[in-house]
Amino acid sequence: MSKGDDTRATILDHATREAARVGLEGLTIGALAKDLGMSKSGLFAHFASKEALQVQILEAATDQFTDAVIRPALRAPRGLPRIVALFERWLDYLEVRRAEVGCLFLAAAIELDDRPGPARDQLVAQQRDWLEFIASVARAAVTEGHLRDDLDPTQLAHELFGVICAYHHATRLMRDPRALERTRLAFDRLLRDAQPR
Amino acid sequence: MSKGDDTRATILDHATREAARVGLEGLTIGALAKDLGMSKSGLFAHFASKEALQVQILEAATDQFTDAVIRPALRAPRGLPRIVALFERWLDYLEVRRAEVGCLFLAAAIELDDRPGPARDQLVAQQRDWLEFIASVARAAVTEGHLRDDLDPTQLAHELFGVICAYHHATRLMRDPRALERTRLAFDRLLRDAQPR
DNA sequence: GACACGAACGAACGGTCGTTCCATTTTGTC
DNA sequence: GACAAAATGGAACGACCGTTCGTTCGTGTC
Repeated sequence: MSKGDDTRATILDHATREAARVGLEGLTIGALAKDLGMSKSGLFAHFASKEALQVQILEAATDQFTDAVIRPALRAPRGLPRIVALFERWLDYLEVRRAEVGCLFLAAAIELDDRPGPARDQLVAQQRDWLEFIASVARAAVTEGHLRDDLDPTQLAHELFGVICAYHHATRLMRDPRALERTRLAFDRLLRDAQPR
Repeated sequence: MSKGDDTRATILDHATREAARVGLEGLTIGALAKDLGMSKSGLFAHFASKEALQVQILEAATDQFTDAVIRPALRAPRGLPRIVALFERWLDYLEVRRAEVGCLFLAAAIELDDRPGPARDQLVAQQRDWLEFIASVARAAVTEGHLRDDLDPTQLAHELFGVICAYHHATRLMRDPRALERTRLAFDRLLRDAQPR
């Protein structure tokens, strides 16, 4: 890895955190450069434009999410355990960022939902992949006989997403100390309704 | 209502829409003025600062939300019907804004969750009131015998919020044509689990 | 007709934005 | 150690930011 790639990675690492805090549009090259002790132009030279920077931030965040959530979840046994693992790692992922910043993907989802362009395309692709991954894990749980065989895996993914959104809102904006507890209750109810009766 | 109050109301009406699109921070006085065919300084004169404008936008949006969702829901009979009415009006509220912009409150929730100040305070108060209103409606439904008497109304409010968040994400970012259908399924499941068995 | 008033304007302020250009320093290769 | 390439810095660009200031316009009151 050359020196350039190295600094580029350092920039993106810091930028993913900052973007989660102030948004992809709220990011400024100048502030980023100051944080990292380099010049605006020196930092900018690593990216063709701010838009390209935003896309690369989303790519870097996707890699981080994969390492922190998807890969560990895949180490859990197929079926119900893997769903639980996925949920727990997802919560961990948010928890790590809770005190400092929010979730970049949720922030970007709001920011980009009516702003067409490569950044939006990148985010939509990532979110689609993620939701489909959840659904595929649920589908496997059906095959294993852990979940109802008339379950709609996509519906479960959709609702699980809502459970996480509510958690983010409760813990980040409302500072609700019972947010985690409520989220586990919602998840339990989701799984209970999905299990064979 | 004097001329000044009239213009101020016009500005806020337009600004609430714009803020839902580009965020409270993404708003600019200049763009707002151009949209309304007036000068920057003329528009700015109605507000002490941009921060004050943001607070007043949130106040105006709260009034709109009350008129569009809370008041109509209160016209439905106590208990289960009122919960359903509340949900339907909430969906309508989002649907009206779906094609054009997103939900200002969800956008602001992400934007302000780590930016202390009067705007954040205003939003937190509004969200707390709204969640407590949902909980109180659910509590009344318990009293009426429509819902399980061991139901936690606050938990129901929390989970209903998640259902709406998932809808917003699915319809706004993902452009999922089945978003509404999935949301009704999630709501049905929420109510089913809350009813006496 | 003189006056006061709120409302809106135009110009300008200092600052920051993303971006460009070019010189300089650092790195990697023979 | 020479030399090309890559990486970074410094200065500047035009555009726009929120905000301030003094002025002008229009309206209603005495």
